[in-house]
Amino acid sequence: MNLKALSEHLGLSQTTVSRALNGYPEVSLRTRQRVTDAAQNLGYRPNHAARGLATGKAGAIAVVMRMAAGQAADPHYGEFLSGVGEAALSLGYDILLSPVTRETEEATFRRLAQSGQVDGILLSSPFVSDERIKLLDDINIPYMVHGRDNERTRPYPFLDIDNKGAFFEAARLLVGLGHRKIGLINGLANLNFANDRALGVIEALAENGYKIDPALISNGEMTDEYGYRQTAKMLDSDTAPTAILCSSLFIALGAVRAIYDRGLKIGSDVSLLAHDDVIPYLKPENFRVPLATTRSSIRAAGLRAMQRLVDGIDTPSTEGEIWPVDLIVRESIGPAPAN
Amino acid sequence: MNLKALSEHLGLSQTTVSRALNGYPEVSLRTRQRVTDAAQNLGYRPNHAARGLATGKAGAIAVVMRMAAGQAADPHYGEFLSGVGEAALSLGYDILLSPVTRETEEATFRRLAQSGQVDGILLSSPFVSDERIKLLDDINIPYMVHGRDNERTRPYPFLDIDNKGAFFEAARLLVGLGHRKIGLINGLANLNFANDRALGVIEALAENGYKIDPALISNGEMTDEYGYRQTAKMLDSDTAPTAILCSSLFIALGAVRAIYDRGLKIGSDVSLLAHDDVIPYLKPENFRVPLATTRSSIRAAGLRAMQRLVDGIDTPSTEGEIWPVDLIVRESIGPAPAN
DNA sequence: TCACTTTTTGAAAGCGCTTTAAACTTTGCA
DNA sequence: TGCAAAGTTTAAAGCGCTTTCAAAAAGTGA
Repeated sequence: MNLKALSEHLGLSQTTVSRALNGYPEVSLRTRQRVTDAAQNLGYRPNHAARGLATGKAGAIAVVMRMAAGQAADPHYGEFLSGVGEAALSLGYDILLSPVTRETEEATFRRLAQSGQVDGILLSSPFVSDERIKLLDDINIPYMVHGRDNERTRPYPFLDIDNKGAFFEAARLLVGLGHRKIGLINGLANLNFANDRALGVIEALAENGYKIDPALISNGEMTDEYGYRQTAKMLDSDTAPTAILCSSLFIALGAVRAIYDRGLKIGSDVSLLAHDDVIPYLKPENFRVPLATTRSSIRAAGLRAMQRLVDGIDTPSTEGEIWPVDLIVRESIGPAPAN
Repeated sequence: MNLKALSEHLGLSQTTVSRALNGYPEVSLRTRQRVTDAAQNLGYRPNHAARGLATGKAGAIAVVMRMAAGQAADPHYGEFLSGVGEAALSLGYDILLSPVTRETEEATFRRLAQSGQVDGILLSSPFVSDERIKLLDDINIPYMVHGRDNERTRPYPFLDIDNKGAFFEAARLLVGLGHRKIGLINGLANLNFANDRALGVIEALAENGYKIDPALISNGEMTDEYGYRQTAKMLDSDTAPTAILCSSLFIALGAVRAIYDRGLKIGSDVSLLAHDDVIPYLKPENFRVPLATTRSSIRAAGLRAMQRLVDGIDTPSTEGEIWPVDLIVRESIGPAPAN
């Protein structure tokens, strides 16, 4: 059942039928009704490719998914996608999930843009000095970055949370509680958000004339296992921290274990604070000792990023939007233990 | 840069250029070389919609993502997607992630199928008596189910793990260790896999002449919080179980807390066993008391499901494929405590 | 060299939709 | 009643590709 068949069935031209279906004003009410009824009854659905060819619009946006061999799927990514999906649903857009490796990424971007398969590209969690943003500018397709790239000087559209501010506030709070040796178990070093968080911590210490011990900063994939290992290593070292900041609840999960393993108490022997992306299946308030967090919903960010991207298809923007982050104090932090 | 421009640039017909690019044999080697070089240099990429219109193929498959308002994104879903993505990458297919609500789902299926936007649909985690499988048959599009629907009698293509067998073996092991009161903290009751797992447990008990206490089976979304609540409830009841089976590591996370909260020891006071979908960021061997599991990689399943779906586009299959599940014994299980 | 086969290239139709430009109807008002 | 304006409908072109059918070029054997 295509447009031609439908219009013949109705004794109308394809033009009129098309216009009736697409809500153009120059169709009489009676005709429109007749057309929509028939379309409904006969189960007519416009061919996507044909429409795309005629309009030049795809009705879809691409979300890039990096698939390094052996690398874990980021647990936060699903939650982000879910926000993107919610926005897509209400906007009537589809999501083209493009799996890429580092090798195929550039070619994929170009293909997506120039083949007209999507109307825009959503890039998430950029690196420091991310060449992909430049690429997106070059290939001239609407895009939106979830996260940002501090090294970049030219304006570009992004949505990020205030990672630096969040970790600055968190570290400042700990310093205020007397902590001097503060550990940071962070995400991968080449990711901009991880960088920002480290800067926040460093700055909070510097503000009070302290310096962070480089041995107390670590970077890696944000898993439970990594959190355990790093915490164990830090606690067993000569310069064991009295407070630890984690970039993810999954890291905190491992950190908690390592702390208990050593017979230490969370909130008194060791203070613990983690960033919470608001993942519904893992809540900081449900930790044995409720976990203090910096909190910002990654799902909400995905939703908003998608919205802005779609809005920007017709009227491009190069605005950066930065969300403040809540600091939520719970029992997992307390005054630094006396020496 | 389109085909016409490229062919004019080369002084060849569109036909020849198209054929050269698509690897048809009737093009001389010299011409082909010339064409591919020019395409490369000029950055030509075929228009996706036009190709789709001409060939009737979309080069993409749809993965449906249910977005119930307020419902959590399933933590295992990301891992599944990642497997699908890996397969898609190597097969040269794109993934159309279609967010749907229960209300929009049927219409979306029909639209995807009849608009030719995708060549196939991947359905995951079906319900018991899932009307969507019937729908997929009706609208006549290649599809593949990850999971299965026991109520369905007509053959259909699916890939599932042996949930019933896995939980049967797990429960049988516990019974063998003297456990009589076995709890099951399961996924949502309308999901087929959850149903299968319950059947496995019931059967293992029945085999030895025991019956499961209905109060010791619970269904819900597989989160940490749910695991905690249900475990707490069970342990605090008159008929506290001596062993608990969890349908997910996230549930187990909560279960562990509830057990510790009560001053009980895992592996002696309470045995604990969970299903592990092999999520890289949360490993059962890293639990404080290493967790016994039934294990099957959901990522591998996604990969295989995608492969079979794509294979089935040209040569449809209605075969069900069932993967055995490993039972991995670790310290979290032990003999039932003496009364 | 010629007749014939094989290899290589091209013209044109067609995929199913949107949209421009033009034609046809109806309405409003003098 | 006539005529401009507004409202409604249509024919046909075009989006950029693939593919059928036909023609041209190149090769082959006598």
